[in-house]
Amino acid sequence: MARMVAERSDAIASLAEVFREHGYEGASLALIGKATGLGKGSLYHFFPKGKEEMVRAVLAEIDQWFEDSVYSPLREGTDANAAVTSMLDETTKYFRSGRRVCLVGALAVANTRDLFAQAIRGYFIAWVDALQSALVRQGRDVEQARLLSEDAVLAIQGAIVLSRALDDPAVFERAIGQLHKRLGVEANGIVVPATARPEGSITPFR
Amino acid sequence: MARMVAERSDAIASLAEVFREHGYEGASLALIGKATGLGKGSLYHFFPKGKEEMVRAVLAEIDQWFEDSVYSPLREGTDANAAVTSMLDETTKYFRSGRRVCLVGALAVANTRDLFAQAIRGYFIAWVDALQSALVRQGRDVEQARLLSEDAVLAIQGAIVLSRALDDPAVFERAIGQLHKRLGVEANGIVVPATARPEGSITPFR
DNA sequence: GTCTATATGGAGATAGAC
DNA sequence: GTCTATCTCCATATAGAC
Repeated sequence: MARMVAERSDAIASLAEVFREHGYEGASLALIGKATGLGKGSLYHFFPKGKEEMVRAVLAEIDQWFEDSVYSPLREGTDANAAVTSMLDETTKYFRSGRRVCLVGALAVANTRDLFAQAIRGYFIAWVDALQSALVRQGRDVEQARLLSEDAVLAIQGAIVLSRALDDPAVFERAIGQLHKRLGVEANGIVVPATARPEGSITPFR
Repeated sequence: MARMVAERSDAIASLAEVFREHGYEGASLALIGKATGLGKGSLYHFFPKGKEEMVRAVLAEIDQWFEDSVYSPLREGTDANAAVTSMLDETTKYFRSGRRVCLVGALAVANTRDLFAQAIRGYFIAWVDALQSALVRQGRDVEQARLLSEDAVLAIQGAIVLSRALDDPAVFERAIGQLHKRLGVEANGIVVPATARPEGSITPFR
């Protein structure tokens, strides 16, 4: 195994991928060593507290990425619709249409939940809050924006689960399509008037 | 450890709970023994192939429960709206408003996905198909029913993830409330006219 | 059918040479 | 910083007495 990383930060991306693919318990030090190209010696040099510290470092990096690429534009973008569209696009790329697991979501469901409770909670609260802020700037009232934000974030998590279960990325992409409508934006960024939204066009009951 | 179970089937419910709470890898034989009141000897007597066989037995039982309590009513209920409402109610009780994990969903995200791929896939396909059938009998067209069904099942999975992440069952319950609207039924079973659905009542953009 | 004892492997983590 | 060797523990699984 040739030397390829000599800095702690260089290992984070590989670590993230191993934990996503194998989960916290499933990611053994052997696996981690293979993925990062680091021996146990180096691993414990960089992360003295072992796996727990590695996951914390990964979660911090994930948080930073979402802050820069998603939350911040949602909160501060001058064009709220563009920010929402961008969130949907970035999310699709990031999760690779459901082929890639959300580590935070996975940890939330696993038995390790308590260990990382704060980070997990922070991640989702920041997401929902930021989205809500964009929806309010779209002109929605606060309560409706809250409901919609929660609903959108949860739909993305569910889309990952279902698309993996069915092994079909199209499931994820359809879910994102639904969110475009529900959040009042189209894939190209054009706003859909509320009166014309297809979701309301169900056939009447008999 | 006093004798309390003497039949394989008596252990399944306890097994299901351990796997839900600790995941496949996290559920050690020691934990399983405690939960079921069975020693390793008995465990391997009932499940010669070990944990994998235990999970398969649990998945079969889960499938049976959903078939009887959810899928079958959705497919064959004379009142489609009542069946949909019942699904939402039963689901809320079953997952304890998100306090209880969906084992199938958890397995779909975990690294053990491939091992149980068939069962995972079957569970979700049956759910989406059954719900679609009820929505078609509500009078919706097939395509729209398909989209909505997929969306509803995925929302339930996402609601579990998010409500656990925020440690707040109200998140799950609000998601179910949204589904009542989206699926055209109210909590009490009364149909909401499409023209009056609050989801369409967002304020216009500026 | 249930128990205890045991085999065997791999886990996380540490020590100390280089 | 990185390596190898090693410690200790607990995992799954098996064997055989009762």
